[in-house]
Amino acid sequence: MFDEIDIHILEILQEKARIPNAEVARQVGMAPSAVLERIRKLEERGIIEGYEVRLNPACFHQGLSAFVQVETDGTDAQTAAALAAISSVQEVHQVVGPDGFLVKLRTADHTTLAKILRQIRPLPGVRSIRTQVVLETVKETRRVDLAEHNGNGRHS
Amino acid sequence: MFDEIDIHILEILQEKARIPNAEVARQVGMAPSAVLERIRKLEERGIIEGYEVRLNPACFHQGLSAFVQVETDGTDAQTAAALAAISSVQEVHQVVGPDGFLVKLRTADHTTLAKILRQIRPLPGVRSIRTQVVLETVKETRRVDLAEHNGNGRHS
DNA sequence: TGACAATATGAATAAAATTCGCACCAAAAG
DNA sequence: CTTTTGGTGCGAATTTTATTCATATTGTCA
Repeated sequence: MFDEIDIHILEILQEKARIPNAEVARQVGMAPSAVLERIRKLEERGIIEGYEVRLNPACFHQGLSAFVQVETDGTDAQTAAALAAISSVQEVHQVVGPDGFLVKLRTADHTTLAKILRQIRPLPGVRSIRTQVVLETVKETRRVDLAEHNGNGRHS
Repeated sequence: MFDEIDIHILEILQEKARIPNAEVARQVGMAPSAVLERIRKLEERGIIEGYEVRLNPACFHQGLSAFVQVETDGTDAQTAAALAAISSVQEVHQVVGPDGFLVKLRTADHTTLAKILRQIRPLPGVRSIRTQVVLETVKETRRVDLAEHNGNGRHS
């Protein structure tokens, strides 16, 4: 699907996605046009899904994170859609087992959190919810460990 | 901290972070140099934390997500560090209540997941763990709802 | 070996990034 | 009521990058 040069390019972009293509080319030791071509193909193949800016949540009244375990009674698709529609909801995962969904939230404070929870409880299919408020986030990344695909792959 | 133009710029970058600055300038109707200046200040102030490439996890043997509730007995800082050091671990949150940490994982398959779990259980301070395997992820975003800061702020 | 597909290169051109002097505006100071 | 000052936008000039394309190069397979 991709070779070491692709991995190298992805590692660079994973670090700083907005650096110029010419700089990437220098770092991998190839012509800019060749690197551009590779990046385009990675995008076409869906390996690169997009580029994002990482914002400081605290600057946008989003300092409080929480996880909500939502136990449902079967109406899963609708419930999921309703949960996903809430703008404070950042993630909705359907999990194996009794708790139907695991929802990740981001809000300004406890008051707003309470408001969202009052909004989730009466949703169709929701039997009960259990909330876990985050005190401190120790790690939060979305990086993929590309070293494992490189050849010098050490594992976790 | 920032005005409507900043918000507009951030909205554009949140959508497609790798588009040229000149294009951003066109969309907000300002000179490229002015937009560049604003973006730099947003970076300096820590409002913009960085730029990332979003990769397709399935392409990197990371198709399986799971959440692990880790109950600890007080040795929190060390436990957190040990959890965060595991490369499959994408997030470590210290939560309020009996379950000390909530950990988000990404692995290739059930076998690898089992391996990671066997790795977590004997960590210092870990009393018990409870794992929730993700069947399907319905929503997964990190976007900040900037509309609320814009003036036309509708809420969740 | 020869054909083919994929990919790299380097030059040429268009576009973008970056710098910087100047203008403008608003708020604080005189 | 002026003057000063800090912040910001503008546009021209320059450097750097993106993009295209014709031309090699490489590797595979029949």
